[in-house]
Amino acid sequence: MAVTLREVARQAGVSLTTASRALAGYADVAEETRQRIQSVAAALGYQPNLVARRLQKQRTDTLGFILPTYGPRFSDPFFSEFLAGVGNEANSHDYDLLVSTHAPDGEGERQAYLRAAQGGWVDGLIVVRTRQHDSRLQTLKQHNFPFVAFGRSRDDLEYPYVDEDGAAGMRLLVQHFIDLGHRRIGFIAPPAGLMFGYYRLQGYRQAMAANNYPVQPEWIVEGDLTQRGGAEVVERLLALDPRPTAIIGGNDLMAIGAMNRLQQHGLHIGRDVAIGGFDDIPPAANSHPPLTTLHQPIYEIGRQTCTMLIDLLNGRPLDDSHVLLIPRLIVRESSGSPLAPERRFYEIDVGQELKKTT
Amino acid sequence: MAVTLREVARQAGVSLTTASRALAGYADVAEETRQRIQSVAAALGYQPNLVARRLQKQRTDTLGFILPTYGPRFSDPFFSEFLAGVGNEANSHDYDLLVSTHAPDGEGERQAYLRAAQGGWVDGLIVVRTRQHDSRLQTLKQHNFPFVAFGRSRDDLEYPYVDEDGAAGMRLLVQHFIDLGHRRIGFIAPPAGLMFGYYRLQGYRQAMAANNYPVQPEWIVEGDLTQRGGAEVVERLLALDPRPTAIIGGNDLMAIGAMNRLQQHGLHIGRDVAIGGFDDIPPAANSHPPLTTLHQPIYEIGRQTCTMLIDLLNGRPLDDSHVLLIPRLIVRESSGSPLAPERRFYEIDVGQELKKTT
DNA sequence: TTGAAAGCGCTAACAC
DNA sequence: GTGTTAGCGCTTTCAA
Repeated sequence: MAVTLREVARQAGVSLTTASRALAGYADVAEETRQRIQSVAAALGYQPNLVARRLQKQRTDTLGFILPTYGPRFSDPFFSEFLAGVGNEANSHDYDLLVSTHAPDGEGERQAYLRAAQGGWVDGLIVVRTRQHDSRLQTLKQHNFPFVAFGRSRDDLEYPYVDEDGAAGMRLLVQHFIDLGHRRIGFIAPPAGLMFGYYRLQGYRQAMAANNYPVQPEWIVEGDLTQRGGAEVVERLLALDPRPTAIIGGNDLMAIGAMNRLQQHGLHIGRDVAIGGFDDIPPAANSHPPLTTLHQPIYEIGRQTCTMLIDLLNGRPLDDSHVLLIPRLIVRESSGSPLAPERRFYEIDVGQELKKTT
Repeated sequence: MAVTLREVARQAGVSLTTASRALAGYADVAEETRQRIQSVAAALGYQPNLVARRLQKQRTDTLGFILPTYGPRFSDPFFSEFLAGVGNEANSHDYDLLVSTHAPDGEGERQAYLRAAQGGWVDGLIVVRTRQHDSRLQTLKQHNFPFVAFGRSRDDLEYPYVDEDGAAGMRLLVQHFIDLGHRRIGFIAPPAGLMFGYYRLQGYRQAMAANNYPVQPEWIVEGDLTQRGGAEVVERLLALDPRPTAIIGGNDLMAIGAMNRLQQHGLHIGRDVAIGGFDDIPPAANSHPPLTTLHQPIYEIGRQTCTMLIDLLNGRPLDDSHVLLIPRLIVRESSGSPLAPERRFYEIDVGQELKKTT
């Protein structure tokens, strides 16, 4: 059994209270007494029992984070980086981080959040990968439990969040391709229902509309966010006639998967087809060819989300409870060069033809 | 404030004790009483306060896991997958998972482990990425705190672990390249000090020695496990004359980084140079070309590590406290075809020449 | 079958 | 300055 405060007090010849206050750094303990208590504590290797302390203080100094795991082969660089950001920030404020895993959606997930909220086990929660209608947010809000989300929601709920401006980011990327002469731009959308995918898809549509370029429904396919998924669904875009001259992945992982698959079909990325992604995960810079994408400072987002939650828990007013970060466009080789004039002409022709058939 | 057991008891018109026992499912409560208590609890949305329970029970039903974070741009697919395995397994046994982050090495890290162990906040710890001389293991062992590690150590310590047989795996890969006719095989080693890197490097040396192929010291360079790192240090191998005809990354990330960089130099992977990795992370199958590598079931390892720890905590004897998993060789395109005979001849020539100059 | 009481290890009013 | 006392919310002997 670990050494308790009572034992320290006994050996130092003081009361429990005095020992407690000495170690907590209160001013009303004689310097000499404090010295003695501290040295006894050190000698005994005393470590306060956090559970007891937390029961007494009615706060756990622990943040909760429920990782949405999508099955065994779960490996999203996004989460490890986000987690590192949250974890390091929590650390530096002396908060612990309790991580649970749970499959997204379903009643079980809601229960998990409820338990976390009501069990008194964590002071606040971090919610990630918000959905259009997110029962987690509703539940927490309803129980008035403190949380900060990474991501917005379409429900009419007021809550603090950090989010990327996915639509604005995507508009940058689409415009970039349009400026290079592309007009038939395919889009591998994240699963419907995920909020970030919604905004990214919206940005794509907005940019196309702003240029008066119609979007054919079949240019938009949906992937499961994984590299494998990107590779699979890009086949459907490849099969189109005429096929898109540029393809945007709703996240980098899918973009990279798509790129690899297209290469296996003998296409030259950047010349035969331009590719863009979203996230700027580390592999994006090192893929072959390097991927044009939108940079999202995930680590920073993790930190900021965590900071907001800690501020919230400590009753500090938030400077801004709705943080929206604009992703930065990173142009790399996968966008290729501008389409050659003659080819561009051809594109436009085809575009008009398409329009007619619509 | 959340509803307490006392409140449930009051409303059900029973004592605190009875309420507690009814909800805990003890047999010595009248069925009728139990019904009443349960319905009151449900109506009030009672959730037991876990902190109080844990203080009383002197166990937290929480596992600890300290993530070694190496700075902001931390994103190792390994960890998210391992974490998912651990988390899901913990979940299914009703354990929580407390995740901390800490930079590896240094006294601070040791203290973090000590605090976790002594603070009574977690029942046991999972230690990952063991080092040749690992103060974490020593500290925990010394304080007799339950833990299971993913990885062995060179210190003379008896503790339960799950580990890959990195040497055996690497021997498979090296032999594969040797069988294809390669003789000058470069190796991008993981940072010295990390146990898994030690075994992988050892396997490389063993396989070369078993074939009586000398290893030039400059064939071995050290990378930082990242894709970027792999790309950077492969330059040193590329600069060698004669340069290696095959290059093995100490992990997939570095192998992929190296592969991309070599391609940027105009080399054709598989023909001009063969590449192999280790881990079989998801991107490996989808890289361009797909990467020959050693499959390591990280999710399973996470689960198994977690199971072992839980067994340990519950006093169940471990079937086997030293689990060693043999990675499976996955041959993909990056290994290329066998070297053509004439080229192979040339290789051997050069090898002998090298030997002479040694 | 139920309840009273003790106590897990700690903190914090409140007295002295 | 220091000690006494009363909990935090729960589980668990032990009596009734």
